[in-house]
Formats: sequence, C-alpha cells, structure tokens
Amino acid sequence: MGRKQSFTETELLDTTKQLVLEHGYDGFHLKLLSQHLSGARSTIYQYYANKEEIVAACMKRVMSAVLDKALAIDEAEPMDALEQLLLVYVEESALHQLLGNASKINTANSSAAARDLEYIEAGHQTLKIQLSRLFERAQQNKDLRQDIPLPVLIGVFFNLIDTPNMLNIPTPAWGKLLFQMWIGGAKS
Amino acid sequence: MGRKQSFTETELLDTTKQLVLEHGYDGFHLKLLSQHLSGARSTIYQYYANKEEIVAACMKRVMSAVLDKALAIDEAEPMDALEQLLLVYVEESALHQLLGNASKINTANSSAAARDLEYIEAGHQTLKIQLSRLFERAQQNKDLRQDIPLPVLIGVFFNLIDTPNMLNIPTPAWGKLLFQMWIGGAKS
Amino acid sequence: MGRKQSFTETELLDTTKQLVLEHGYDGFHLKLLSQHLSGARSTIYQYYANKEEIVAACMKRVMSAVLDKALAIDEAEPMDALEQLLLVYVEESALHQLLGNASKINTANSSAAARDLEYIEAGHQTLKIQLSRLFERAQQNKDLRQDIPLPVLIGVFFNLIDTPNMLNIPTPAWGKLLFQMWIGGAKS
Amino acid sequence: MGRKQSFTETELLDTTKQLVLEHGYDGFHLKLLSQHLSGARSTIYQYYANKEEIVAACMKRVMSAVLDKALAIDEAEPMDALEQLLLVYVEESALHQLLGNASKINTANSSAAARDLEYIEAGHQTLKIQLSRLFERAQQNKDLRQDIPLPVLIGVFFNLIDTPNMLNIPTPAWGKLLFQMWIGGAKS
DNA sequence: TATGAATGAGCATTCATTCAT
DNA sequence: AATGAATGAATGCTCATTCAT
Repeated sequence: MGRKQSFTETELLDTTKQLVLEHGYDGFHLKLLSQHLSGARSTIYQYYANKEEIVAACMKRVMSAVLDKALAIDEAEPMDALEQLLLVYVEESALHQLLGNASKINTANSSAAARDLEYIEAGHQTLKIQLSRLFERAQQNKDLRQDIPLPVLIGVFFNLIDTPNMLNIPTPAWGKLLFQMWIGGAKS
Repeated sequence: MGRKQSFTETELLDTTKQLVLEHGYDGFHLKLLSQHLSGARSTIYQYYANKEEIVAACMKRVMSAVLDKALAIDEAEPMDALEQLLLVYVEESALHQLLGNASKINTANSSAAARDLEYIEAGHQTLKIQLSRLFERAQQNKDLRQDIPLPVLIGVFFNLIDTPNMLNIPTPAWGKLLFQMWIGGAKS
Repeated sequence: MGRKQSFTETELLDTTKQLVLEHGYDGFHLKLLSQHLSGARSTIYQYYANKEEIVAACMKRVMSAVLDKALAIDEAEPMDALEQLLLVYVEESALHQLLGNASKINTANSSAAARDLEYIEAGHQTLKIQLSRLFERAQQNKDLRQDIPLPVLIGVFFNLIDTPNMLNIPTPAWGKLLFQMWIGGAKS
Repeated sequence: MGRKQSFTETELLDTTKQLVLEHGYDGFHLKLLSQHLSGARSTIYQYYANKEEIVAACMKRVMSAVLDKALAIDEAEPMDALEQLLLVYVEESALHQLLGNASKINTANSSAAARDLEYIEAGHQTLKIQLSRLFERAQQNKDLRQDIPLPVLIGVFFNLIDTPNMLNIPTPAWGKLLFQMWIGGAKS
C-alpha cells in the first residue's frame, strides 16, 4: 500500500459544493479547495483532471440526489405532490444556485465535464416535465387560478426556493410556509 | 482641447453593469470590459483608479436611480404603494443582483470604493425602512394575512423580483402580474 | 518528496542583495531577479509573497549579520573597538547602502515586511547606541579632539564606510587605512 | 502669440534635480515631474524628447555650474585651494549624488542625452585632473602625509562631501569643519 | 503652443496544471 | 498514491510616449 488516503472523493465534492455556493464559480479556486481539505492541491488531480470536471461532478451529484427524491414523490394528489416537491427543492436549494453557474463551465477541455453537464441537462428536463405534469393536472382539477398563465405560476413557484429563510425556521415548516404563501397569497 | 474620448463614463458604467450581471464580480475583468468598449484597457484608468472603484461606482449609480424612483412613490395607500414599489424593483432588478456582489469588493485599496459602498449601504437601509413602513401600515389596515410572520411576507415579496420573465411580458404588466400572484396566491 | 528546488532561499537573498545594490530599490524588478536565478519568475512567490517582503528579508539578514559581528566586539578599549567596528562596517558596507532604500518599502501590503523593517529599525538603534557609547568613552579618555562636535565626528566616521576602495586594497588593510586617516587626518 | 508659457525650462530642470535626488533615477517619473510643475505632462515634450534627455540635461547643467566654480578657484596655495574646492563640492553636493545615476541613463534612444553625458564625462575628467594637480602640489609642499597613498587621500577627501550635516551647520562653516576633520583627524 | 486623452509595453501577482521525487 | 515545487498564461495596474484638438 502507498500513502494513506488524504481525503475522499465525497469530501472533495462536499467541500466543492459549499465553496461554489459561497464564492460562485469564478471565485472558486483549487487553492481554496485544497485549503479546506486535508491534503495537497496537486492531490486533487488524482480524482479529477481539471477544475471544470470537479464542478460538473459536484453538480451532477446534487442533481442526482434531487432526482431521486423528486421522482419518489407520490403524484396521486397533484397539490400534495407539489407541496412535497417544494420541500424537496427547498431542502436541496443548492441545486438551483449551483446550476446558475453551469453555463460558465467550459467543456471544451473536458469530455467528462461535458458528459456530466448533459446528464444535468437531462435531469433538468425530467424535473421540468414532472413539474409541468403536476401543474397541468392541478389546473384540470381546478386547484389553480386560470387567469394567470401556467408558466408564470411555475416560475413563481420555482423562484420561491431561493427566498432567504431569515427567521431560520426549520426546513419542513419553512417549506410548508412557502407553500401556504404561494397557494393563498399575502392578502388577508 | 485634447483628443476626443473614445468612450464616455456612462458607457463604461452601463457596460460594467451588464457584464457584472452576466459574469458575476469574480468573472468581471477589465480586459472583458475593454473588449466591450471602443478603447484600450489602460484607458479605463482615466476614469477609475481600479477595478473596485468601477464596480462600486456602477452599483452606486444603480442604487441612486432606484432610490429616486422608490422615494417618489405616493405612500398614501400602502397596498398601492407596494404594487408600485414592486414595479420599480422589477424594472431595476439589476440592483438586487448587483448588490449580491457588494461584499466581494475589497475596499482596502480604495477609499472611493469605500465611500460608494457606504452610500449603497445607507440606501439599502432607506429602502428597507420604506418597505417595513409600508408593510406595517398594510398590516394595520388588515390588508395582509396575520398568520404569516411579517419578515416572511417581506422576504417572499422581495424575492419575487428575481422571477424570470420567460414569456417576455412587458415590464409594467409583468409587475402587475407578480403583484397579483403575491396578493392572491395560486389557488383558484 | 516533491521536485528539487531550482534555487535556494539563500541564493534568492544573495541575488537580491546584489541587484538592489546595483539598481536601487526602484530599479529592482522580479523579472530581473528571476533572470539572475535558475527558475521562473513565478517560482519566487514560493518563498515570499511579494517584492516588499523579499527586499525586507534581504535587509534583515544583512542587519542580523552586522549585529552579530558588531556586538561581538570587545569594547574594553574604545578606540580599538572603534577600529574593529569600522572594519565590520566596511566589510558589510552593503548594509549602509541597502538601508538607504528602507523607506521606500511600502509595508501596507505586507505584515511580514513590516515586521522585518521593525527588526531593522531596532538593530539600527542598537548600533547607534553602541557607537555613541564608544565615542563618549573615547572622548572621556581624551582620545578625541574636543573642538569638533561629537555628532560631526560620528558622522564623518560613519561616512568613511562608503569611500570607494579604488586601489582594491584587501579589506582588513583598507579598514585600517581608513581608520588611520580618520584618526590622524591628511596633514603631514 | 499662442498659449501662455506654462513653465520655463529652468523650472523644469530645477524640479528634475530635486526629484531625482529625492527619488533616485528609477523613482523619477514624468508624472511626478508634471505634478510638481504648473502644466500638463505632455507639455514636457515641448522641451525634451524623452526622460533620458531631461535627466541628462539636468546633470549637465549641474556639472557646468560646478565646473564654473571649481575652475574659478585661485590655485596659488594648494591647501587653500583644496579647502575652497571642498566648499564648492559641498555646496553642490547634488552633483556627486546625481552622477551616481548617470550610468542608468540609456543613451540608445537619444543622441542629445549621449552628447550631454559625454560633456559630463569630460567635466568629470577636468575636475579629477584639477584635484590631482592640487593634491600633487600639496604633497610636494609636504603638506600631506606620505604614508597614505594619494588615491586614498583623494578618495576620502571626495567622500567627505556626502557626510550628512545633521546639525544643520551653515554651509561655509560646514565646509570648513569637514576640511578641518580631513586635515587634522579625529584624535586630540 | 499647450494639453487632455489614448495606448502599448512592462512589471506584480495569482492560479491551474504539470513534473519529478 | 501523495505531494512539494515549477511554471506559463492571464490579469491588474503604471508609465513613457504619441495623438489630435
């Protein structure tokens, strides 16, 4: 056996996630990353060939987790499903923020990164389809107002995710609260 | 006397605004900026002493515009005022996004940037106070539901600004629509 | 582990000393430095964070060497001690010339440079005190003429150091010669 | 007539002299120069084609002044002449310091600068010859000790010029004092 | 003539990536 | 396998010099 393992791939991706969220894609450096890990900067290249691949892999993993959770939702009752879905998105709000950086990844250098981004794009589509499916069914059930275009309803729903939880309400309650607001509006 | 300017300060700040929104603070380079202007990179230093000052001045100008518009609103009817305010924020949604970068500006190098950031911070406070004032009055008027904490109502209101307008609805109508959604909710 | 160093820290500081003496602080560039070393310019940053730190560290090292030698002198006989001290200063005449540049170092960027400069300043004081002590004792012993103010005697003594040794007399003899001149004057 | 004269050539050279002494050749910038004059930076190019020419012209002017004064000295009595000469050098101690920078001037760009430097070099020779002449005559007169090589006597004499006048003694008295020290030495 | 503005060359510094131990 | 060290490319910024009014 060679040297002891300095850090695991999971640690690497977890740290990457945290740092990209904190500093943005352009503010994310491998030097920064290595400072938050237990090994040397050059060791990172044992796992990934370049910066792009790291971030792409990180995004892919987050997407994968969201897909798992989102597709496990029981869609019998559309409105219930939407509430559960909102909770999933709020729990994994990193996804939305991370993906904002996806377009900055230069895939020219790296086919692995390109593949990951394709996976992410496909996942994105899957989620969109699920969301549209639920919204359409909810609308057919007359659960949603008709005077506002569906894409706007969806957009507002989706945008809720990033609302800062300044009172630090526990995530499940926070998800419920946002759903309430979205459903019932602000008016008394 | 002297040569004709190759670009104006306004062009410089407009371009900066666009590029910071597009690339984020860390992705914003003076090389990039000069490529979107008609002159050389070094010419930029005729206007501002360093990168920090450019971005700070850009933010200050946007803040100033928003303050002008926001403080001109007639606050007689709180709910009407909030609708108008939302429109202002949507029109100037750049403010919100730009200001997310404010903390990255290193003011150690530049007192001018520090001064601009103070102005921005003061403006931020002014806007917050206006918003709280209107919300409190609306709540006293029983215009807002009481079962949701005020900070959450405010947070959701404010977060609406960033909802992507994917149908490209004209801004005034878009503002109205968002306000409707916020007021009445999604349920039929 | 890791690659072999392309140059040592000692080589770096020695070269810096030579180049600062040759070109002055403002004429000293890292490009110049790297051209006199075996590695690339950016490798220098493995040792020191910036130009200021390099020069400050260089000065500190020279000061340290001079302090070691100067404080090792037996001060029993003031005039003998002064002769030895002059020899030390002549041997290390770089100190005097290097320190002329100390005020140009901008310590705002670098706490390490600031610390080194403080060390240098303290060493300076130590040397000054030693010199004053010896001169005062010499004067009490009536070894020095009284018609010339002590600071002038000291100033001239100190200034001797920079006399160019155009005949390339070996350093010990050169120091002795200067001391003779200083003591006895030029008149026959 | 065109615009009013913004600054004279004399002001330009005086300011240059002061700034080169203060900052050294490499620390001397045209921007700095223009900040100490009443006109714009580009106006400097009405007088001189480049930085090298400015500094060379400045040096030449100082050399010319020194030559005038030095060659006007009555050489009848060598020791008296040397005392007067030392006073001249002390009065014009800038010459010595300025000329330390002469080697840094790149004459490749400028024939005018090259011509000025030649003048300076010739003046240097003239002064050296005068000095040697006086020293030799003084030695023949047995006014100088024989046990120290003439070049050393000359070198020490010349080096006296740069002794810092920390008590701010008026120049004529300061010159006399230095001469006394040089003649009689420090011993009581 | 005087000058405000433009600019390219040059240096400081950072960082992703490669090397060699 | 892990890593310390090397490095070139990229960017921030300055300054001498030129341009055009």
